[in-house]
Amino acid sequence: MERGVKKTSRAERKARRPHEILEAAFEEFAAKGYAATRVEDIATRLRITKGTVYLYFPTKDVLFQEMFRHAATSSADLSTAIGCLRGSCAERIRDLLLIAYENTANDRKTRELLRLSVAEGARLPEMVDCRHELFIAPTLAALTALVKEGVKSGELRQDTAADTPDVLASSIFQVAAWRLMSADREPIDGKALMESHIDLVMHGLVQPSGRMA
Amino acid sequence: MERGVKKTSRAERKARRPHEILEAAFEEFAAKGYAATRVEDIATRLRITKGTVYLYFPTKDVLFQEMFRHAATSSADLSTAIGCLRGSCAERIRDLLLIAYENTANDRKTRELLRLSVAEGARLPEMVDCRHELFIAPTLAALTALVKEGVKSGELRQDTAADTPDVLASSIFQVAAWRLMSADREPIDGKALMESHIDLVMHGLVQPSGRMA
Amino acid sequence: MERGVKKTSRAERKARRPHEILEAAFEEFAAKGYAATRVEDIATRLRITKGTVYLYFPTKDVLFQEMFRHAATSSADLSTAIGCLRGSCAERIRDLLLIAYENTANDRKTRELLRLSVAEGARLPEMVDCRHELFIAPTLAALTALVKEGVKSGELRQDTAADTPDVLASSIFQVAAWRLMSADREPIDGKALMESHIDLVMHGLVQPSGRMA
Amino acid sequence: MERGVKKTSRAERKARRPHEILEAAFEEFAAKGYAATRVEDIATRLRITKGTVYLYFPTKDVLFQEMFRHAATSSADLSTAIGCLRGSCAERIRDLLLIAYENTANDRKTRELLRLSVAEGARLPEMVDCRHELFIAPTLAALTALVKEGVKSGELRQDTAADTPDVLASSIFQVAAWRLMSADREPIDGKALMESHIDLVMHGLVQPSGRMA
DNA sequence: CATGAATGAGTTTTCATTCAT
DNA sequence: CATGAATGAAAACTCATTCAT
Repeated sequence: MERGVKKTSRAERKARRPHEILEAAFEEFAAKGYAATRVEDIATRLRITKGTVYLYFPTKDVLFQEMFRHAATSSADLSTAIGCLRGSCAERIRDLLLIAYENTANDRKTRELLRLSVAEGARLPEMVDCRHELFIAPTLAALTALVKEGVKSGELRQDTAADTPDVLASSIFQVAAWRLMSADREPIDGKALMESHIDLVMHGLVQPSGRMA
Repeated sequence: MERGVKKTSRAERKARRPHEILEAAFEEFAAKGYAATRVEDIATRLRITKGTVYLYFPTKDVLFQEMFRHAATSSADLSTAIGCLRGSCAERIRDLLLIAYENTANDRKTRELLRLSVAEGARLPEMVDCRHELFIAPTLAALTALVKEGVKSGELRQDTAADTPDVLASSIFQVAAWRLMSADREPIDGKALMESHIDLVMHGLVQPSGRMA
Repeated sequence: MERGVKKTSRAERKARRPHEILEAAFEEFAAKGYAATRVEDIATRLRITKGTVYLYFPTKDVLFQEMFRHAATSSADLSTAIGCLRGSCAERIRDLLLIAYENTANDRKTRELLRLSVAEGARLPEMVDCRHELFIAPTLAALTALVKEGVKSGELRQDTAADTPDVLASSIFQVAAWRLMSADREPIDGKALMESHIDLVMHGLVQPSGRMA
Repeated sequence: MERGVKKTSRAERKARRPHEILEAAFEEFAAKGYAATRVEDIATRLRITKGTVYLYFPTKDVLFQEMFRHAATSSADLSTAIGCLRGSCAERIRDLLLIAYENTANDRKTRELLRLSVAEGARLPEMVDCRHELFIAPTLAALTALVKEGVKSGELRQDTAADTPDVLASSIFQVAAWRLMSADREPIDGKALMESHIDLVMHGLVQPSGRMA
């Protein structure tokens, strides 16, 4: 009962509660969706009771929205990673796509946010916007900048694709969608698929000799 | 009682009911998800009462599953289209991708089935398998065959991408995901994006001269 | 299609309908009770539809009551049997009790009416009165007359029992109650029990020698 | 907030709730039968709401079964009474039958359990078995033992009735059945009828002198 | 007459939310 | 702070009854 014994004092516990609840809410909402999740399920996961959840969040709806925001911001460390890219444009694009892949399709948390965005998107547009601002927009901006730079320097082709560089990221969605639907029943090698995709968009499928002729 | 007045006789009405209900169920379930949709909403959409819905489907759950199967099969006419492809391998791949795009990302019905697969997929694996068999599998099979043929004839590069031809279809998912999330608030030109993607994967982003050196 | 071929003409069928429905209603109500029986169950038993039942009976409630009355009157042929009794008073009492047993505890129909009287009796007092008039009252009247006659002639003891001759019939209820509850899972030899009971009430359990002393 | 005002604290209330609900359920189910009783009726009787009932019992069906078990066990104090019998065999049999009468036919609770057993017996065989074990079996066992003892000591006749001593208890069922059906509209003097019955089975209806000849 | 599609009032059950302890 | 008993509004599902054919 001395102070040193309890690693988590009451005060600490209290301070952590909202965070814990948001984490538990994430798990439950992601697994069952908004409507099918009961506030009590979330509480039970933390071995507390419904009432306690309502001490920190006024309604289920607010809890859901804060959970989403919390989950989204807590895993959004793309920008720092983007700043560290080095090498040729092609190399940096490649690395950027791999980073985006790791953060979007390969990270369970971000992937489940995508699921929620798709499932409840019509109900809560802010959710989608939130995801967009934090994940999509920075990645696209970086991609656009990189392609532009590469075209300017002559490293990359000046082509229709240069205008919509987001297509470069398409396979990320493919892997994410696959994982969300198959629920790990048929796992795919996402990284290998990403590498294939990058190789493909970099060098094309058609024989270059054909183009030379 | 004159002939012209009542176009729909009792028998006709009855014959159409299951179909009507499945259509209405599709709209409601797609818009709000399984749990948040009330059977009464589906009924009201048809100006009938809950009871009538239960005359044709024993439970909400069965209604959902039959709705999914119905919606999936009613829009699956890919295989016939696939059989009509003509031209070089590259051309046929291009056309195939555009067809798949039209059927998956651009068709509201199929797109909403994707949403349901993502949203309720964990709950109902058969749904996902159903979608896979009807949409994904045939497309991938056709793509694989085309790439193999192209590589053999020398038209296409023998490369890593040839082993996982499904990456060719990745942008379809991207467009679909985008549309599902933005709910038409920020429409994108899917066809243009598809064209860009096809152009990209066909000819590559990197300057061919660079590869020659 | 000739007249002779159809054994049951349409008219005959029609005339029999109410009777058939009442019989079917008896089976269903007896098996499940009033509230748990659906009008459709009754119709299905006759391979007709609900609507047809309502053609003959305005409500479920009326159907129930008429079913009860019909079932009760159709099996009430006690009085004729009572008139045929012959022999000494003791013999006639014995035979009367055996007849009453056959008609009340051993006859499925009458037994089920007892079940309904007990189950729904509070709801429908007329039912009970109906049963009483048709079964109980005549039997008791006959019993009373027989006991009175026997006492007068000196064949039977003048005792308290002579005042409430209905106790003579008590084991009928016992067998009936047993059968209603055990639902044939533990059949009992009702006739043997009745014989025992009759023997008992006739000659007593206590050693007569004890009384002589 | 003074002590005297709130006799029932929250904890007390909660501890009593299951018991209260079972009692209320007994009243409602006994009065209207399983199917015709609404969970809300049970709640209203306690001035609480449906929801509260479901806090303690998961379904109406479970509530019914637990109610039955509760009511059956709460009124089963036969065995102690049976142990206190004194006097000659005939006296003890007499007293035993009167006790059984008090507990079965004359006790409203037990009588209503008989009604439920008859009414819903086909649906729930365990109910009947439960009643049998708690009421019928011990009484019959005691009766059998007493008759056997009496026959051995010569106090009682060795006769057919000695083999099926349950007929001794038959009038209990008669009184119970009568009360269940007449619903107190035509009250009978159960005790007098029991006394008559006991007298009858003890000494017989037929003149003993007749037997001596 | 007979049908069975349709209705709508009712019943069981669930769950977000409140609040006394 | 935390609890969990209680509520009440809602949702799934049922069924007696009606009525157009």
